[in-house]
Amino acid sequence: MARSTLPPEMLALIAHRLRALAEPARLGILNQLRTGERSVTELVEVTGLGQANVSKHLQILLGAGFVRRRKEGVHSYYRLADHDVFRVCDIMCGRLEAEAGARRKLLRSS
Amino acid sequence: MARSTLPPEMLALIAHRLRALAEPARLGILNQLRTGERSVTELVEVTGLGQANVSKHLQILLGAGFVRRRKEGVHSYYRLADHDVFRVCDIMCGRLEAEAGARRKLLRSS
DNA sequence: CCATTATATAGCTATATAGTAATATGGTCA
DNA sequence: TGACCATATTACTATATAGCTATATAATGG
Repeated sequence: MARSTLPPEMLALIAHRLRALAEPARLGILNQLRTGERSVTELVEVTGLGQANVSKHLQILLGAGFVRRRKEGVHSYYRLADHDVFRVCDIMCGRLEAEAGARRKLLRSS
Repeated sequence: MARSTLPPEMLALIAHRLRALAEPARLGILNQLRTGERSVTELVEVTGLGQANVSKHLQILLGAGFVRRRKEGVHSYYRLADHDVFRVCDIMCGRLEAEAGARRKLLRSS
């Protein structure tokens, strides 16, 4: 899986996918989906975002393949496509903890 | 390491870090640093980007903690802080391959 | 000191996009 | 059919930022 080098087109694709994740509102939506599928209205209620805004974020996440949609009558239920998102979040959280640790160490030694 | 839930402040921090990665030019710079440290001029040559542009990207990567800097005389040498970036890229590459596979499958069955 | 080179920053323009209000689309039920 | 709901889309504004040019900062050699 590990690549020695990444061609420009691949970098562009990766960047495009990451861009879909690099938004607090979208991460919040994905975080809500962690416990199961939700309708748009439910996501509006639980996130406090506007309906149009949630819908737009969901289209972006859908386009980037991070969520899947199931239509049932008048409702659209969204669910996580997989858990890659949280693997990425865990890596970032690890970074944040490392940074916090480094800061503590710096403070103690000063 | 896995979290059951992520508080809003953490989501904002994660999004901010991801944003630093979600740019083809910056991924390209990081990709170049994969084989070792490089000066700004070297990065300008190898990426084909403008000097001011490279410098700005490097400040962003430095601020987000993805690279470290070593100053020697009139030069600034940048190197990767760690390899988390490529773990993230690998996850995204895996997604891209899965998507390509799904597309192929779809085409074949149609 | 001055010229030169390397890096960083400031100011600018063009583009992308988050958020909102209004509207469109489409299903459901009386 | 027509009223009502959930969702999607459009049009707009405000903000962020990639990339550029010009300039500032800083080290080094003459």
